[in-house]
Amino acid sequence: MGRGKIEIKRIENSSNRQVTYSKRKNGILKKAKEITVLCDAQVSLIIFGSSGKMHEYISPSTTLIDVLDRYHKASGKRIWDAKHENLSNEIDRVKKENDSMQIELRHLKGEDINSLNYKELMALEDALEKGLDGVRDKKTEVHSMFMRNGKILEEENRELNFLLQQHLTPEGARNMHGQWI
Amino acid sequence: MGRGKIEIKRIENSSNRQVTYSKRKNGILKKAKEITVLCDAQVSLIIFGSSGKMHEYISPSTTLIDVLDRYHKASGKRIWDAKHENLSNEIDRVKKENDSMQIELRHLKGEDINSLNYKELMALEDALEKGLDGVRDKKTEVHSMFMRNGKILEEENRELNFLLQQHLTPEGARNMHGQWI
DNA sequence: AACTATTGATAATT
DNA sequence: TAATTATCAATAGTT
Repeated sequence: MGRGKIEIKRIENSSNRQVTYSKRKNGILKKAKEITVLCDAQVSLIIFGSSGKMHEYISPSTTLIDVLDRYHKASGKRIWDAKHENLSNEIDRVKKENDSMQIELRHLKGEDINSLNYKELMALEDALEKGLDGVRDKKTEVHSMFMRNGKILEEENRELNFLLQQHLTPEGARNMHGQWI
Repeated sequence: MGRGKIEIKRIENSSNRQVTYSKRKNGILKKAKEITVLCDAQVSLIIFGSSGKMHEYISPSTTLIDVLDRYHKASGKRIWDAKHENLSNEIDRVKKENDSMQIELRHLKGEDINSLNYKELMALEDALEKGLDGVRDKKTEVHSMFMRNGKILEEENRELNFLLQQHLTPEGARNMHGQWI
């Protein structure tokens, strides 16, 4: 339905894709509303475009929660339990990640290193030396940048002083006096 | 789009309504699949006809739970109960903690330090020096402990040699010969 | 359920 | 980006 037939495959041109998304999204939302009215249907429609923006339609005679409850009853798929399990798993995963980072951090700060063997201590020392080298290099860089800026400021200062001296010749001084005080 | 224009209002004839429902339901499902493929969209579509039969389409790149999570985040509307929300909040909290540790770790390794100012670099240097001192102390400690153990072993060795020498007196040697060979 | 006349949706164009 | 329009797709009424 358009100026030409199209294959149903991902539209590679991102701007065309966005335009088509917008048109078809409106089309589906309209269809959802129509079937709701025409046929007494209850529809829950949630769409995320690749931009991440969400669009939704829920038939006015119901709610999303109600649809999900009915979904549960009709499909047997447990949404709430599954959600709970997912969350628990993710918490476990993230907390483990957290713990190991915590330990690594403490080690790098020289804490809790009693349990480390000589080889591990050497590796840690290497890592710290490398980090220290990097930080000292950057520090030097920042410092010299600062000094350079300082030099530039000094030069500007000298120049301004020079200009000021010029203005402070007797006639210049009188002129400025009249303007500024 | 049919033999005649229709008003969008409830179809009173129940059998016509059922037929139209079936046709349009297929149409919407098709459209949902198409926008998913064409536009990289993620769609969750659940339809209940007046007979109560359910039909659904979830884009294969996602899950209903994922869509509902994103729905929750995008709309702010509560879907999950308070218990789930607590878990979600904890995940967010732990993830944030994770991120900041990640950053700290990278900094200690001398990575991503371009954005730091001189004062921060000095603090980082201090922390690294402190850590390095700790690690080196511990390394020395472990090393000397190893040496001490070595000494102890040496002493034990000497003692064993001494005992062995005793056994290697002629009578002892003969005795051992009989026992060990 | 299959068929088609017709409307509706939309791809390409402006 | 939004409007237009030629064309294709969906479907209402029919068989």
